[in-house]
Amino acid sequence: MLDKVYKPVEIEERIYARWQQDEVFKCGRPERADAEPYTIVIPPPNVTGSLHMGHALNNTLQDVLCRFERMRGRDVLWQPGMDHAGIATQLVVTRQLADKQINYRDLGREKFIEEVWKWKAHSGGTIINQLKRLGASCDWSRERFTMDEGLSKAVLKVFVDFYKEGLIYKDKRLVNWDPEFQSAVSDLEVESRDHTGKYKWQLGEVDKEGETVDFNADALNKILDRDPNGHMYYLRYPISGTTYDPDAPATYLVVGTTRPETMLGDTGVAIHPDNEKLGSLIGKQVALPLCDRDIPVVGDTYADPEKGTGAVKITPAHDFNDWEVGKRAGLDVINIMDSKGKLNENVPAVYKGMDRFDARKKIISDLHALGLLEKVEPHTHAVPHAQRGDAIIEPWLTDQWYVDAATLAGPALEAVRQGKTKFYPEKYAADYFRWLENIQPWCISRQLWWGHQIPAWYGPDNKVFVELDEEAAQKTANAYYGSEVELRRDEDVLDTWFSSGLWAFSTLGWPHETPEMVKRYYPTSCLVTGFDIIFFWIARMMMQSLHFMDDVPFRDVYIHGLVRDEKGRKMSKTSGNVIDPLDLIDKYGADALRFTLAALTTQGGDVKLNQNRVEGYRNFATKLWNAARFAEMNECIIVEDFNPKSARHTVNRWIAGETEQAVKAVTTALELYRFNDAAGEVYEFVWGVFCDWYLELIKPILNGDDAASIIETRAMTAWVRDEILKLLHPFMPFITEELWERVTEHGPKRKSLLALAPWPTLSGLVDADAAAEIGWVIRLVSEVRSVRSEMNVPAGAKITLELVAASELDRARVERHEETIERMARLDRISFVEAASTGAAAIVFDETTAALPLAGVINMDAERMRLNKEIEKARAEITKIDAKLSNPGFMAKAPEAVVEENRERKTDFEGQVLRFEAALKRLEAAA
RNA sequence: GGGCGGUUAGCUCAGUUGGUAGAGCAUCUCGUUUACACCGAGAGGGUCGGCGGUUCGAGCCCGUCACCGCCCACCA
Repeated sequence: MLDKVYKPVEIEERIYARWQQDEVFKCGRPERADAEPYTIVIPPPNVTGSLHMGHALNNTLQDVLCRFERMRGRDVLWQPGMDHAGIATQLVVTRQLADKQINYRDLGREKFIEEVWKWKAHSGGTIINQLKRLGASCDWSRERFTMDEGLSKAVLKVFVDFYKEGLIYKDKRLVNWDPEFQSAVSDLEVESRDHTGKYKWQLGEVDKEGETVDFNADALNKILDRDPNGHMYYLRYPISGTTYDPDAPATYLVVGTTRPETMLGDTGVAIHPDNEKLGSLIGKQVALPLCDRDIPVVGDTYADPEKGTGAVKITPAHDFNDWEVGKRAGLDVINIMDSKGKLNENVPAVYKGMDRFDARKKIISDLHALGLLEKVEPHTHAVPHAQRGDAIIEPWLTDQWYVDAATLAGPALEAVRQGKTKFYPEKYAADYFRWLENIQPWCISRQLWWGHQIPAWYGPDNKVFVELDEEAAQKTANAYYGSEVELRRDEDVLDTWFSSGLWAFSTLGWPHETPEMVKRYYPTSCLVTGFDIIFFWIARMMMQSLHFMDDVPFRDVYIHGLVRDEKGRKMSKTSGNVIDPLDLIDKYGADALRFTLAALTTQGGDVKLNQNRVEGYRNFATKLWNAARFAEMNECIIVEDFNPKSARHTVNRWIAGETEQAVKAVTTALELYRFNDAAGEVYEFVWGVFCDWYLELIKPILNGDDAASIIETRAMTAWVRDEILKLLHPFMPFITEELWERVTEHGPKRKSLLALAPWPTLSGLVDADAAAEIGWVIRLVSEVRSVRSEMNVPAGAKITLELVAASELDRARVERHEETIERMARLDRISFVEAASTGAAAIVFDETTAALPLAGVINMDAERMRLNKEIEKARAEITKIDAKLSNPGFMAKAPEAVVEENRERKTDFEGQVLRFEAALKRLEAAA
């Protein structure tokens, strides 16, 4: 006998162990050798990670799909694994070492990497266990890691092949440099943040007393200490060959900058060729203050005459736009910083070694001392920050490896345009297009230790040899130089996304092992992920996969939203609004959490997680549990080969049809990735149809003495319950599996695992007559209940229902369901009358008129008000319909079906009004 | 600056080709009916952001405005 309440914690662990033991999640099960494969690769979580709500959502949706397709008979491979997450992981381990007073750089590369592996072995599996608690049905026997030997081989091969095809190259250009990590990062890893300053000062500004307001270096320093950004500084560059005179504007040129320290690297000033005011300066030279050199004034359309002063200082080595201008104008490039963001030897000695922001202060103050600082103004502008680590990014000139992304983007764009890969929701394809159409070379080298080291070796003259391994490189190099030479390996590692971009096929064993795996499970069926990694991951997978596999990595891409808190805020540690999915699992069970996430997942929408929603679905699980308990108590045992079509009792024919409709609705919704619809359909069917009506409707049958009906109803109840368990399994795998097994205990032997049971496919069960009849019974019961409640009839009071001038049909219906109606509406009997008793409360619906004689109970005034309200409501509807039907335009242009529908509704409401009015008249007569 | 999305019941949100506005939670009333109080029955609650247009008919289509959110670009 089932307990009254479902207790998830006691059951989930045991059920999961069973699934694993029985290898339910394994792909390529022998009995499915001929089945169509269905593949999903998990978006590999970082090894550093622990399960957060985003993972819970992401993996719930994948699991729903995988379980659904597995039940539909597909050979499902849900490929799990983890990502080595270069920067994130290196950071974690570096910090751990720092806690032990160890500087990772002192440790050396090899030792450090050993430490990372140790750490990975120790705690890297945390998230995997957490995914299991969620119920994820991954094929864990195939778990992969991006740094595994096999996957690493794939990475090397891709790099080498790309290189040999000219799609990877080394280049010296500006990159986004993170001075804290001392590594390059890609454009995508840079996040702009607005900074707004407060300081304002102007040279020569005079106060009321007519004295010059002093430059307040202290105030400026204070502000700069808090936030070195957010100001625009206007600097005067004296024109060469003149003597600077603060009062003679012809002797200087004013440039504005938010980064004064870069002026030490200026190699020119740009002015728009058509600039009327300043154009004459083009071709002249200005004396760069603080530095002993002259720089040219060049004409370039980049300098917008309307912006700033119209003249732009050009620092090609420290600004992406300036880099381009410098290239066009042939300006020198002076790199003034080292990898830590400190000024290097290319600046005057007094600044050398200073941090970039300290230098900014000193330069401002020095320029002021020379009278060359014209003004400082607060200026809101975006400052690039490293997404990880928060450092302010410095555009810096270095040698890095690049992927020719523009070339690879072509096929990736084409594949989506041709529908070979489809986005759900479709709108995300637009983001994908926009980004790929404007794609820049992808900087893939990182100056880190943790990751795939670039397979490039340098000869004595720095000639590069790219090969799969050192041996091959050595061989090539020896041949090239004609003698044995010493090679030096490139120290850099690859961007993490370079390896995750191969995930869809590297996990299958490409290129070396098991080509049959690749052939069978590639392309994958669907990728489920968040919009935040469309560029990072989806686009790169498309580019890399198409190039090497000659086919798209996935047919469908399902993009889900972000999980936010109930107020719509992003969950973050700093806001303290993070909800730990494991806490929710502990409290409500994995099934409740999963169902909540699925039910809240609308196409394109974020998921605002409200705890009481989870509680509600926990209650739903209990409801299901108790429905099964009811079935158990009533000996509703599975009858083998039970055919729902054979049902004779109306209630049973009705529920069979309802079941078919629910099955179809859920199936369709899942096929369209409409998770909320699927969850909503099954919820409504289980609670609103099966529990609220069917189980109540059959109680009199089960307690009656018609043996044939009892047998049929028990079998039907067991059958519907099982269909429900199947429908619900993708969403709530634990409770459904548990019930399935418990139910089997009492029934005939059958395949014990619901996880492998066939998904229902039903047809031909919808019986219009049964639906009409039970619909009528439900309406009758509902109407009686409603009137009882409104008339304040005590729940315990059994009253009589009078059916007024009942039709043959209604009489027959009452006869068939009398006991049920009486029970559900709490009636002592139902009588057929020609006219309602005096002082009875009227019930009117469809063609039926009924009455509840409530003499003595009924409040005449209340009943009068109720009837008048009903009449008013019906009349309002009639007025609305009349307006339509009397509108010539409507009559002429609306489809006949719509017109007819309105006519019918009007007749219906008119009948209601007449009957309510009659009831009102009787009431008045009785008074 | 460019683009995308949102604005529907107190709250969180559905609403699939234009044709009777929905759910969950919350609220109120009633209930110890033998599956379930993590329950049952009933009820109240919306000028679908504003304005204009198309249409016989608009929550839905078009234009416009307001507010909110996100993405991209932007360091003179």
